[in-house]
Amino acid sequence: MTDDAVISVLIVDDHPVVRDGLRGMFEPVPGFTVLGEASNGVEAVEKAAALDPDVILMDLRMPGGSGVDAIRELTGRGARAKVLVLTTYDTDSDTLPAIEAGATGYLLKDAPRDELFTAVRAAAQGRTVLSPAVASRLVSAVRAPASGPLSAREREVLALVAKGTSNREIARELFISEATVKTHLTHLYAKLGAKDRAAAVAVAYDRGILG
Amino acid sequence: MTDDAVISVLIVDDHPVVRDGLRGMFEPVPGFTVLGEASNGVEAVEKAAALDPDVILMDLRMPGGSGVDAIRELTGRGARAKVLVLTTYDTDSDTLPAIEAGATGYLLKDAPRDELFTAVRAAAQGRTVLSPAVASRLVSAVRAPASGPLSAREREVLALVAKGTSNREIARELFISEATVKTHLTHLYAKLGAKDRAAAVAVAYDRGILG
DNA sequence: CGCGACATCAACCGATCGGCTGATGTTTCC
DNA sequence: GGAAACATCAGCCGATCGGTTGATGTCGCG
Repeated sequence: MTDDAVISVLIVDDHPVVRDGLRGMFEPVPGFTVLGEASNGVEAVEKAAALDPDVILMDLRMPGGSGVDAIRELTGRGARAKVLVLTTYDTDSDTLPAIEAGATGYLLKDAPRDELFTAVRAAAQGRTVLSPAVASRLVSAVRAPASGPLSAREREVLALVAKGTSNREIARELFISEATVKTHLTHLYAKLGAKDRAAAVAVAYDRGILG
Repeated sequence: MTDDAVISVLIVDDHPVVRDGLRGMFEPVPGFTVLGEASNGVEAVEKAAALDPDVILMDLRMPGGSGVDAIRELTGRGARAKVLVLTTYDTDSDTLPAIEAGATGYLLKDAPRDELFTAVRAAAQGRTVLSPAVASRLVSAVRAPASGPLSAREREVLALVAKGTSNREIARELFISEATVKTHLTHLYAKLGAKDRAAAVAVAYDRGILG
């Protein structure tokens, strides 16, 4: 952005209620202008090109063009706009992908108004803003290399998980204790970046570890 | 088998303890002969061809050649032997596949000795023997066509499950109650033949519903 | 117009999971 | 000879899941 005191904003969310709420929140405040709204990722990319906003407030999960894809598209074509992800839950599994895709910040919708304003100003200047929960997740993601191949034992456990086997059954199947099974699971969750066994199975399929 | 009073048996299990236990159980009883043992599916197929037993007592989960594959192989090549699956848990997710593959019976290892003897004699005559738990699962599997395409809503829920989303989050994401999410899940578990969300994700990937 | 498939919701319950902290022993590799 | 990765185990806890039963409303097909 330039030295302009006014920061132009594009609102992207599939819920009209949320869009209205955000618009109502920013419109009356000096220093902000709402250029427009979009209800999905595809529309977001179009409007961003047409309106050239300073900051894009973006929800992630939307029907018809996910937010992460939109971010990737925008940064890919070297858009000037900074993307500030505004999501409902910190547990959202798209957190890291969104940041990897090029989001400048990541906030929860229940953040106080002032925090939102501050965040948008910070984003407009290219500074990163993260909600505490997201920040802590990031550091742990860095602390643990996250990726890395699964060990043989972990793959065994995962294969059984994919068959709907309970931890107790896996334990007996592999002649180890349930505690050990849980340890293996915790480790492979970290390695796969998965939150639970279902997500772990999905990631494993995506990466060709299973199936 | 013929009119011989003696029924020849092949024992297949990866646990030496179990093999010994079964051998010790059948050897001393008039009317049974233990022809040999195998510790995995591949070996089972080889020994079955070499020894030509009347009945094969087979565990399902084994390292190096699963029991189900072995059964499929045996029936595929028109083997004379009847396969009686002997597994530890009734919750074993391979139950139906094993029976589909051609197993003559399905028993739990904690079955009383006499029940085991009876089952082997029955299997030798080609009669089906199922443990109560397995039997009841079968009827429910028949009662519900099991298969069938997922509804659009069910696919939506499943996709979120694959991302590690909790039921509560899915509920808010889709603007429905948690109860409804659980209902959808219960339905799609039945349709996919999965026991839990992890297994459902795996089946979905296998069938190309996800990924 | 009834039947079946689908979507929605409720309340309850036991079983299971996942997180946490901390520990021990082995192997492997530099 | 120590660091690093791996495998093993324990106990505690709150959160979540899955099963069950039952109910309501909608839609389309014959």
